[in-house]
Amino acid sequence: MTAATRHSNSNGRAAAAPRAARGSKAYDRKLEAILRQAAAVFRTRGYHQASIRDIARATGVSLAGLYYYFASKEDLLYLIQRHAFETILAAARAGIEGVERPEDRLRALIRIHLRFFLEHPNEMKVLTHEEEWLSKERGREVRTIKRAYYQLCFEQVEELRRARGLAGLNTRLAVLSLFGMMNWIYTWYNPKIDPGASGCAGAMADIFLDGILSGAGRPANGHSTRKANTFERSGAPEIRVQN
Amino acid sequence: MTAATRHSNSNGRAAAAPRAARGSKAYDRKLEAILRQAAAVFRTRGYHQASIRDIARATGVSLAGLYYYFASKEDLLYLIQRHAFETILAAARAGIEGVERPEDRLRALIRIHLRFFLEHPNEMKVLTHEEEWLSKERGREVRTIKRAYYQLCFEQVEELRRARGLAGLNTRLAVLSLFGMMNWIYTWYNPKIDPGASGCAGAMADIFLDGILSGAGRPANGHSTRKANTFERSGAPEIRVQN
DNA sequence: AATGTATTCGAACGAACGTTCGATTGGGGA
DNA sequence: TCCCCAATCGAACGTTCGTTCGAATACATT
Repeated sequence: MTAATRHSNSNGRAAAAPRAARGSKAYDRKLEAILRQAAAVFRTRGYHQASIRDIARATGVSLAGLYYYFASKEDLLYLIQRHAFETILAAARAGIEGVERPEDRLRALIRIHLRFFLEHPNEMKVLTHEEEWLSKERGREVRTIKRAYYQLCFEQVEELRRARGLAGLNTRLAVLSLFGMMNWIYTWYNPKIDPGASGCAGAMADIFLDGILSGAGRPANGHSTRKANTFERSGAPEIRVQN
Repeated sequence: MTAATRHSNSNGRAAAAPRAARGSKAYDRKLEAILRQAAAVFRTRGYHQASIRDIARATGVSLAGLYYYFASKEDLLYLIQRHAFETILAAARAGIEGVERPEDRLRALIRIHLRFFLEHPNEMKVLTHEEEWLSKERGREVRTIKRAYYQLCFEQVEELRRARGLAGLNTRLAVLSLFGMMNWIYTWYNPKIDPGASGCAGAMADIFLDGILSGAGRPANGHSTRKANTFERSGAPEIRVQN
């Protein structure tokens, strides 16, 4: 048992729950500011490498003072992730409301996702890069929101698949590929040379939608045999490490 | 200056370069085994969270004994990354040699990439997830190999773009989207329910190739206006954090 | 058997970490 | 003005970290 995980339930604080629900407006505003700054620190230094002292420096709050706003470093990560996921999920749901065609709903989801990514790069990097460090219960809670978000996207693609009779489409694989396209953007996006969020969203939506829609009549194994594939060797050798 | 970065050039070791080039076959074999095990530890615990003591436990080598094979923790990360990148770059170059059509070369690159990913998940997660922790010079060296790998892929897409007259295609964005699709796989791949490397590669290649090839005659801003986009609002408001 | 070099290790060092504790401040209601 | 409680902080604790050092062992060549 490390010093970090040791819990003293006999401390003098009233109602010994870690991080009591303190209600004031000023409290909420300051907590949000701390979450924002902490996300920036986590983004550049990484969750584990970043120290609470770094966050104290970034926020101007003293080391001990921070613990008035969150119970532990892990709690801080949890608050950032939950906050960001809830926000983007709500934005996504609002964004497809009243949009008729599944194709347009998908385009909307892509645009919202990328816009959120480029407007909140700190939170999104933390979301995609520091998934695995929450405790069992906290991890489950965050994953539940994430799953709902994934599901929202999945439904649109599945609807499209049914409507267009795309028998050979693996919807799960397609959706996860789409998320890959979008989420990877934090590794390369450069505002000086790349289009804005709408431009990127349009380009990715074109690739993805044309990619899955032109596959009608493709065999169910999910990969093209329409063209002679002169490269294909049936039993390609394992890629050897070294040399 | 931390204990970790302190360098004693007055130690008793001959030829005080950190990690001298020790030549024996047994040395090389053991170093490779250490790199393999260390990649596994880094994958599950993360580079910063993983301790040299974890790696000592995983390899069976004592804590101090490990430093006979690498000069520092960062050196260890560097060796893993360089080794993995050089291997996959060589495999990619070999894999497209003699393949005529750029489309087939791209399919080959995708298949090789995914196969390497699924056969060496530890190394690939370290490669994609722990990019930023190398020193300036080491980071530059690894990025040089990565750049060559990216360039190899870029050239195929660019060639395809020229051959098919895809005026509206943003090659950089397309290639980086493709890498996103492929590299994201480590976050979701489940061998129990997902197709093997060839199946995934075929599906992704279909999405990507059909996606960019069906864009012929599209306007140069890179996103579709062929269909009435009933969703598009020109000045959509910023996504607000919280409610 | 003797020698020299390659390899391995136990033990320790100093720094940095997350967290806690007791004390102090500050501002709004009595 | 006094009081209460929310908010804040300096200082410290115990642990873990990366790294080093000197000694011990293994091994190939004489």
